[in-house]
Amino acid sequence: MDVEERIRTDYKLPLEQKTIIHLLLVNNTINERIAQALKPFDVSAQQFNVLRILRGQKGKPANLSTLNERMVTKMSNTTRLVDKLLNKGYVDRMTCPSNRRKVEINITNKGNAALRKMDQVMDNIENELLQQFSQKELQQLNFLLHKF
Amino acid sequence: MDVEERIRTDYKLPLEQKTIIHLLLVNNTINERIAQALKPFDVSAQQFNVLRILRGQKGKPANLSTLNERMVTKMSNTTRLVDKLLNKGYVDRMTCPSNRRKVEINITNKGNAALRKMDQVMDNIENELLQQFSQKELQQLNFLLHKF
DNA sequence: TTACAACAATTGTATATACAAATGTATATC
DNA sequence: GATATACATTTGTATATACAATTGTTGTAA
Repeated sequence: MDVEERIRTDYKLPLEQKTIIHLLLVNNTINERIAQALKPFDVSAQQFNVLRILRGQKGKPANLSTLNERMVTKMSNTTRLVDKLLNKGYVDRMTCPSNRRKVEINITNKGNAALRKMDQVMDNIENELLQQFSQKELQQLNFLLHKF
Repeated sequence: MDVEERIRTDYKLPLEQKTIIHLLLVNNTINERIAQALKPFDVSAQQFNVLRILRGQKGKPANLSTLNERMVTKMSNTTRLVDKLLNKGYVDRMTCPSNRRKVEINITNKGNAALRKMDQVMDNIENELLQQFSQKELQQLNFLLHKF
């Protein structure tokens, strides 16, 4: 049963409930597509997210709490997530010299190269997911999402 | 960092990317609120979802593949999810007499009673999440989500 | 009627996630 | 300078989820 059909099934629901369910379903679609597309790279959506954050740092290292703060789903397993990126050679990690409680995490050249390939795939997914939307509709959607 | 601030941080991103990230962030907010609100009832969002589907059956039993099909996140652990509802006495389960491969799952009176209490809490959350939206905006949002 | 494919659910396993407790480091107070 | 508090990360544990393999049942074709 696809999203549209399921929503139609529930047409009697109050608009509020329908909206929330609709959002959850759409999100699920997006997550599945992203996970599927990243599978060949052997990274999870969260790991991809971390790589993007690190790239955004432009060489400035990020510590764990920064990553945690900026990730989509907050959690306390950032350590283990970074472990996995480390195993793949996509990031490096060292304790911060000025404050040895902190760690400094950087994306490696290998990480950047892999990320560029992922970017292409992600671009395709975005276009695919959003192909039904005009530019004006995208702006509307952003405006509405902004109200949450 | 709240949603708004994070989106603002990324203002340079193309609208497409921003929209996807925005959706993921909003969804995360919703999921967290729901999980938090259901915690006193000791059910996960998925379990709540299943209870609602069963109620919607109006006495007609649902089998596992029906549940699986209608759940927000598709998965193969529906068996174990139903196990948990069974332990709580919220559903009962019997093998289908006409086709012994199938199981028939029903919501119990206890399940219905618990669900009614959860409904109230969920109504509050929905109102809280959507308080910034006019009725017209809700319709717009639904229309746009429908395009996915 | 037997053999085989399709179906429905369950189980096994690896990974992911949430939450709490523990570790190690820095800062403040006496 | 010893003690307590706060900070940043790591570790432990229970639960959740994804995916594949297995079990048991039914339908079908030789």
